[in-house]
Amino acid sequence: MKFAMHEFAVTQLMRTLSDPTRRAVFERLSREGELTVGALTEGAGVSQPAVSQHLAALKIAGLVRERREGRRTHYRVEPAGLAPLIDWFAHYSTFWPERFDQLEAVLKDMD
Amino acid sequence: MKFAMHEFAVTQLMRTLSDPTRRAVFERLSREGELTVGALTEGAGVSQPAVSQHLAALKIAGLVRERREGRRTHYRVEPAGLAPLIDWFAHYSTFWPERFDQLEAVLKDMD
DNA sequence: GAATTTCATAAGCCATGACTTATGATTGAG
DNA sequence: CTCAATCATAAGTCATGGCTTATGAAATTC
Repeated sequence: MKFAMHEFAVTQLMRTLSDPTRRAVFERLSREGELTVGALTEGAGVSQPAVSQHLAALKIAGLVRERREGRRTHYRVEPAGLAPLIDWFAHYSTFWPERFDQLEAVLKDMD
Repeated sequence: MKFAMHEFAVTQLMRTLSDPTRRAVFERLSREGELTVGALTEGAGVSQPAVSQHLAALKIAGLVRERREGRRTHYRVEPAGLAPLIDWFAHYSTFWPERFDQLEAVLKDMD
């Protein structure tokens, strides 16, 4: 079924986003837009290689894209990368509709 | 901020659900309702202690509840356990509204 | 009450992953 | 051309986690 098709993707996304440091990098890219590795390293609490490794993991998971510019590499979020996780949640919404009222309210506020 | 309050919960939930075997147990409880450890062990592909350990992890994460009945333990899903993850996604919906159209459509179909 | 069923916990093994320092490759500056 | 800046990769260390088998605890059966 369609659910099984995304199984590996869901596992990979959950796993990638489960690390707090890596998720913080992802969240910062979400809030601040495109950033260089150096900018991301500041305030990350870990070394530059660690940040590069986290960015590589995020890239493999399809959550970020890179743009080389001279000797700098700019990273930005790839919103479509979250799609399998959204599908996963949507699937559960059919089981427990009441639990999604809150999210539904948020979504409707956007309209 | 409210986001930081749930940070640990999000990490724990992502981590708990990132293991395919454990997530399969959770999904099966979602589909089939309350099940005993023995029933969950069948078809899990791992030993009974492994299943018990996964259930303990799910319980700590707040994703399942147990009900002792004689020598059997029945487990069922705790839907509220997913709330921090839903909040996390709702937060991102403000950044990328277009990516939540699909989920929103699913939710509206329920009405 | 002895044996069996059902589940949880303990102990140990092994793979994975997150971090470090060291180094290389490429680009920009002086 | 030389040096500095920027990032990625390599190698190694250490902790964590998921699995196993072994065992214990509690409840039912005979």
